[in-house]
Amino acid sequence: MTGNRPYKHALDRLQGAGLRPTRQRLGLARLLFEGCDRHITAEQLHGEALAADLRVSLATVYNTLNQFTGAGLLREVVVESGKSYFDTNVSDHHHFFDESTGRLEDIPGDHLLVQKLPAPPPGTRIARVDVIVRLIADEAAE
Amino acid sequence: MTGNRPYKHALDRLQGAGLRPTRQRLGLARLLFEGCDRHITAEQLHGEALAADLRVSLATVYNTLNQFTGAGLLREVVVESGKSYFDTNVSDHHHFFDESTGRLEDIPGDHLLVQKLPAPPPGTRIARVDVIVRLIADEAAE
DNA sequence: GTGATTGCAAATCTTTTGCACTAAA
DNA sequence: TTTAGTGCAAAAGATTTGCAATCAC
Repeated sequence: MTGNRPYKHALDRLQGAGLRPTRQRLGLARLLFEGCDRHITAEQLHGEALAADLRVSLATVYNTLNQFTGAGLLREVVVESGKSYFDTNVSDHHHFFDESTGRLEDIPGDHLLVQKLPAPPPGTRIARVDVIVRLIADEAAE
Repeated sequence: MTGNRPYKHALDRLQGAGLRPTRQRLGLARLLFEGCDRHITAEQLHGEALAADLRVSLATVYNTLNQFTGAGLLREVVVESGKSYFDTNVSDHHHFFDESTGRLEDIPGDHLLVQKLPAPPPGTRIARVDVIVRLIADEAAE
């Protein structure tokens, strides 16, 4: 659990984003960007940080997630009012959201196609298209 | 501002949904379902109710919106964490969301096509597909 | 050193809840 | 009556903010 290869990786990301590499930011970056892509809430990340002996306050976790998102290192996914998920995968893709479990899962960008998109209203342009495929438990057959 | 034709309309909707037609529910239903489709927050609807001389508490507005949503009279649209919009249009359609103004606008169901939808994970089925086309102000040219 | 960052606790904001009161059937 | 619905104020979550202490450069 205590530091090795990917340390550099996290450091690079922070520096590339112009964020001063503090102990807290480095630790959180390592939790977020080591391993595979993930969807995480502030509360969850805070729990992981504490479990990994990284002393960091919940407020700092929130601030850091927002800074990372602003820097393009993370993407915020809104599926339920009153709760934010942060996605370490910032490439073009969409999501399954299981309403019964609260689980969020990626749909690769090329596995879903949005067509016939209407022109944006005057004075605006499209920033992003978010597709949420909402799932519910499949009770028995059909 | 004081009652005429669409009164019946609101009453029918409530009775059809098995909701007792109280003064507050009738008043809110009229504000919601008279006129064209709309996207509204609890806070906004409460403001409209007060402006229309309908004495109703914010708590009741929240409860009523949730009951209406449960009954299929409304649909909840989540675009920003920590704020819920309710859509009086419950037919199949999607949304533009202007991030600078917070404005939500319908995209008719047949003006946007989602294709190549992957199969839902085992044990689940698709409840709904939500597409949010996020807009930002178009600054000058290209 | 100096300004950016952090921690803490308090503040904010939206939404829900408990309970006595009121109104619909 | 009898039960569902309402209002109020308090509670509950999630997130943010103010400010003194701390850390990176």
